Amino acid sequence: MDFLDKGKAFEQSKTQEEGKASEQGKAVPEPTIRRLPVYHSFLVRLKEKGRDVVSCTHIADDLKLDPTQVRKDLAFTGIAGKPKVGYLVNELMQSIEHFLGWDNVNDAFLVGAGHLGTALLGYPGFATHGVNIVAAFDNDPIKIGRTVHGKMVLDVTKLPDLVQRMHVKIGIITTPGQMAQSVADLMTTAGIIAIWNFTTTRLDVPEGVIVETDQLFGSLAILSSKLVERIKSDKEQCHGSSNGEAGQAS
Amino acid sequence: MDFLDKGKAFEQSKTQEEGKASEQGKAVPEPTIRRLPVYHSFLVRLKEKGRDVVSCTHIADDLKLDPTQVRKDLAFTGIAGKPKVGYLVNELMQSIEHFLGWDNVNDAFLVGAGHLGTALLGYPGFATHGVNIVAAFDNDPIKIGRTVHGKMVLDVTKLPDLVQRMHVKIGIITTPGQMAQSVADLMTTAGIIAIWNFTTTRLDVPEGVIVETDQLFGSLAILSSKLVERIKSDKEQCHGSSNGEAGQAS
DNA sequence: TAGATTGTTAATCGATTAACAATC
DNA sequence: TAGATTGTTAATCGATTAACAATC
Repeated sequence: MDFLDKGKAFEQSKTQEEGKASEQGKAVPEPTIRRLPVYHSFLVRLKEKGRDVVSCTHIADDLKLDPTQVRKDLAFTGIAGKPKVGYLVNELMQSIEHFLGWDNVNDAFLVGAGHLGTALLGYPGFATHGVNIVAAFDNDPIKIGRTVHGKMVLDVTKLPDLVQRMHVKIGIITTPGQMAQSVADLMTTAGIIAIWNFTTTRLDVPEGVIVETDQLFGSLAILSSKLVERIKSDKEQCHGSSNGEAGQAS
Repeated sequence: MDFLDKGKAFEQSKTQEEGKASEQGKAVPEPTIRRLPVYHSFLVRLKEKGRDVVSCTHIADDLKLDPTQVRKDLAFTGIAGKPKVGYLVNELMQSIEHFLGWDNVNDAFLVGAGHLGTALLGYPGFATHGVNIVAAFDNDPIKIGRTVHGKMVLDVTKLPDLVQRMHVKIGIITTPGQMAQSVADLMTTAGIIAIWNFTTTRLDVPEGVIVETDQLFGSLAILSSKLVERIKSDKEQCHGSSNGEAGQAS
């Protein structure tokens, strides 16, 4: 058990020079950042259809959001619209891409060439979203030396040296959860400053290192809790009149 | 202590199983639902270490959360702790599993046997999280008939019939985005009532159908926007190393 | 112009955090 | 008991939504 006094120590990191996130000194809300890719993908589809102007009303209508919320979200990226007209689709896309750093692609190393790692290595479109996975690493001799979707799988012990030589800044962890912390240690020691974590393990990293954990099971939890509610209310309706009609699947 | 309080306490203990929150009309906040799997996976690790009792303070400490928040979150699942002691690890795990419906596994069909679909088909642990993928579907003749991680890949045109015959309730979409809507239509027409969507397309579904879209790029957006901030502030430190006060003009 | 839309300020709503009473 | 912890109510904080002025 570690009873660190870190609990209070993390308050100090608040005063860190956040830079003026947008024009004003306010931090951009996380919900806003999560919605930006949704707008972006909508804009991509819109562009494919040949549209070159779009209004917040239109976006909000299609995505079932509040128009004011869309307007505020977009404003955080620094874009300026034209009253009566809206936004230029191209300009808006670029504004989002720039805000998220997607126009300045960073190389990334992936550790854990299992099912999920393989899927990410073959996922098209990361390059247009700021991340370019250049190589994979594993500790399984069977996997090492193989190529997955055109990318080499290397011995994980070679990671630190390569991180330093190639100045790689992003690490992706798709190992089993038990190894996640030691992989994170290896990465941060070598100089990785941003970790995209696909395990359920909470990672302890040095101050300043960015960790984002993709919550696959969080998404599943929303789905299944809604399903529980739905099934429960279906049963309640059923109970009212007739009994034993529906097959009781254990 | 007057006897009115006792009466109240008695009334509450009777409806414990159903959970007072859901029964009394209060919706469980989505952030709470997303945190439940995090608690659950922490409890799994705790159990492996042989612990059988845990307090909110302990959980909050380890996951860097507020103890009160943890206590409230757990209360939504209907669990009751013991003052001075905490919660029984097993009981708490089961309480979360039950709330999320993970103890009542539902069969699911997956459409789109590409990289991501393949990864999900091979993902261990879905069965302990309420979802059992029983078969995959695709429209690519090369993929149809093959077996992926022990699961058959069938022609997508056979989906409606099988959904009806097997009473499958959950559909998972891992196709390219362009096909997502038509796959969703196929699913809902056949009787699927919950869709786990891994594309960036917003799905239109009949009322009552549950849709949960996993936001992979939302997670990436958080990571990359933080990285942009970090790199920006690193550069600022480098450039104007001996800059005076708040002379920053814009 | 008239009307649709942006941009901003104010009000509302909900989640988080704090305070404190109850409990064993 | 004393003290740690639960459970609940109140206060705070932040995001969403509403209202409205500015704009072309």
